[in-house]
Amino acid sequence: MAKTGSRVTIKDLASICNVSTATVSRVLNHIKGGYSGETEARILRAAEEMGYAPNPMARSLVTRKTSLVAVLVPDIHYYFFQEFFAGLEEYLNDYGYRLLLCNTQEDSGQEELFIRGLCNGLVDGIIVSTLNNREQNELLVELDREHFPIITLERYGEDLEDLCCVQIDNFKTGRMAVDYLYSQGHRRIAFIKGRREAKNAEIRYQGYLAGLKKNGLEPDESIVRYGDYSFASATKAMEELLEEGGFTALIAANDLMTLGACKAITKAGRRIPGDISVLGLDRTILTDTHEPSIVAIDFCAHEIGHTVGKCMMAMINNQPLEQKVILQNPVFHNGKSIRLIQR
Amino acid sequence: MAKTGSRVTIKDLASICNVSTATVSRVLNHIKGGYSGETEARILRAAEEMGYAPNPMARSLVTRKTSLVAVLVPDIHYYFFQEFFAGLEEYLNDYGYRLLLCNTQEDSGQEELFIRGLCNGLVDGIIVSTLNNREQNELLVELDREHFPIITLERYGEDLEDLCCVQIDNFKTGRMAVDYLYSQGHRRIAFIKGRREAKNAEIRYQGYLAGLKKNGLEPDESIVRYGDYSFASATKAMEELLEEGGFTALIAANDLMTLGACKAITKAGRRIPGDISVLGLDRTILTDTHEPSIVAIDFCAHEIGHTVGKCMMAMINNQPLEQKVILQNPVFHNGKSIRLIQR
DNA sequence: TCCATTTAAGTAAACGTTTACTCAAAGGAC
DNA sequence: GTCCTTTGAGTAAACGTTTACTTAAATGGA
Repeated sequence: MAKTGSRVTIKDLASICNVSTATVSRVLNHIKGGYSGETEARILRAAEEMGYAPNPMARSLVTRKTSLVAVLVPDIHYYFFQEFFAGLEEYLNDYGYRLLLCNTQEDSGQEELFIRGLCNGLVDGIIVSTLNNREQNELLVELDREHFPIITLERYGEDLEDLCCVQIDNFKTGRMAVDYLYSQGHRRIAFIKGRREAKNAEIRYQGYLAGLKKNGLEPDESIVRYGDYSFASATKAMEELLEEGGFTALIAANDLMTLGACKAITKAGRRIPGDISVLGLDRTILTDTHEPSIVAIDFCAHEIGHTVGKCMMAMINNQPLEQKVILQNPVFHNGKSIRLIQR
Repeated sequence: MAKTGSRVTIKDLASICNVSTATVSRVLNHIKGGYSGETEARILRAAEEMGYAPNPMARSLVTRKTSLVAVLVPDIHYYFFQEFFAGLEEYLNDYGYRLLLCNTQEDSGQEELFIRGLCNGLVDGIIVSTLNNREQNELLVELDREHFPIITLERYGEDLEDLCCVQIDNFKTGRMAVDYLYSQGHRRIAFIKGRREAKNAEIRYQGYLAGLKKNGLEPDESIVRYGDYSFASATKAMEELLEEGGFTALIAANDLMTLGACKAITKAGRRIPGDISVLGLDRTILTDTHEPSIVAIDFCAHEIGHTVGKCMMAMINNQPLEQKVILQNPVFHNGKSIRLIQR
């Protein structure tokens, strides 16, 4: 039976098989030529029998590749990331890559520490999905210039010019939401925005405004509120809106806020969708399992994970990154990757 | 400004400071003695100026420590893991450790591959939180015997004897659930179990039975159903139960099933908790945000993460593992770590 | 002053791989 | 038979650290 935590090295194999470590290495790495079929079989058999497993550190030291990719997230609790991780990990695993999880807890200092600690040989690439931060952008751009693979997810800013930025089409999302509700007969559509500092939240709102305009509706600030992406903030916002009145539908900028708003609506004795139609941006399991069922626009976190993984592997392998151009503009377009989920 | 993706090594520092690499290493690692204060300052300043960062691979190669811990989960989508990861990562980070995320997708073959690939130098320890699997247990025990740090979460089996097993007090959880509902006046309490193969699900059920007995209630198989921890399975189970009737309260074995059951109840026009009281085992954000609000027992995933992290650090540092004894029996006891959450 | 101890280093091996380079033997073309 | 090419290896350096061992100078005690 093969040993596990074994200390058997390439040298052991070499001496047992009466060959040099170079030959063993060539055989084990399936490098063409440099050994006969007989030698190959002998080495392979010995490796199998002794339960040889290469030491990743030693290998990495010379190849300068670690088969590790780090992903930085501001708060692991967002359900979006769960699906994102699944997709990302799935993709990377197919290439023998492993995922390093870094939860920065929205702490920008922590974040920079993470990045500096990781970029120096521990990982082959870093995926950054955190709040914007001017100073940090500099660091990212600098690393990118040194050809260290960096991919940002949902970051916005002119100073990120040369970076590979994977972005959700927040604008279209907001517009689609209005389109959908308009098509259902709604003419007065309230909106709960995301946090003030979040660029993507702002873009979703711009999409909403564009949607109104496109459908000939007048924007009305009195039925728009800020939230902070949290459940409670949306409940509060919705309570205010209900007092204000004058709308038949609501768009909430993320999943938690969608549920928070629903709570306020139900508490107020109004029915969904009878009295008020609710449409959530960002479909997750939270919106999936909600009763009454609600319509949500899917950002396809799992697919985004795949896409990011694909870009990362391309960058690591110095392959031309076709996606780059597309990704700098919003990645996910209508029919293909944004879908309306209605249960 | 400090360089980032830099290639500056300890040798560079040594030659610039006119010292040997040994001295640089000693200074940088704050090893007592072996250099003067002046030399120390000179080296530290040079390191700072040149933006030196140690190469983790080179270091790991000689120290045989990587500051990496892997965690294997069957399905990353369980919300429990999100809080667990947060707690675990938080704890490990304080010790300079990073978390490697391995989603095995319930594939036992995948799992073994992961473990074998990781244990040979990539990580300093592995946390296994996956379904039971006899053959795999052997591998785990073998690694443990070789003093490779292994911790299992929610695994059960006599063949795991010497392993460090962190377990939830599933039995007590089930019993407490009944106690609570009994105290609210319920005398007929239905139960939706977890998947047949899951040992912990069975234990929760045993706890439920014990709770009934303790309170002088007769168990009744007709108001017990199997689910598979999924939303849909509980909806289906609940539909059956509602047809059956004869109960005023329900316990569901996890968060998703709690919500699934609620859906069926609401759909059937019954009110929660007016007509049927629902108590969920495993409080997560899913149960937190549910309308109407439901009672749930908190497994304290975040704290479990901390505990597991603590055990792991102890094992890695060869410290006496006091927790071990406690952990082999259920870890989390009543007042301290299991709490009733009612919003 | 002499010896023992402490201080402040340096030397070099080791960790386990990969890989550029070398080299001898064999094979093939003529 | 000679020369060139291919095959099947081996040698040794390199990757960037850590660390056991050595060493020379300084310090201190008597």
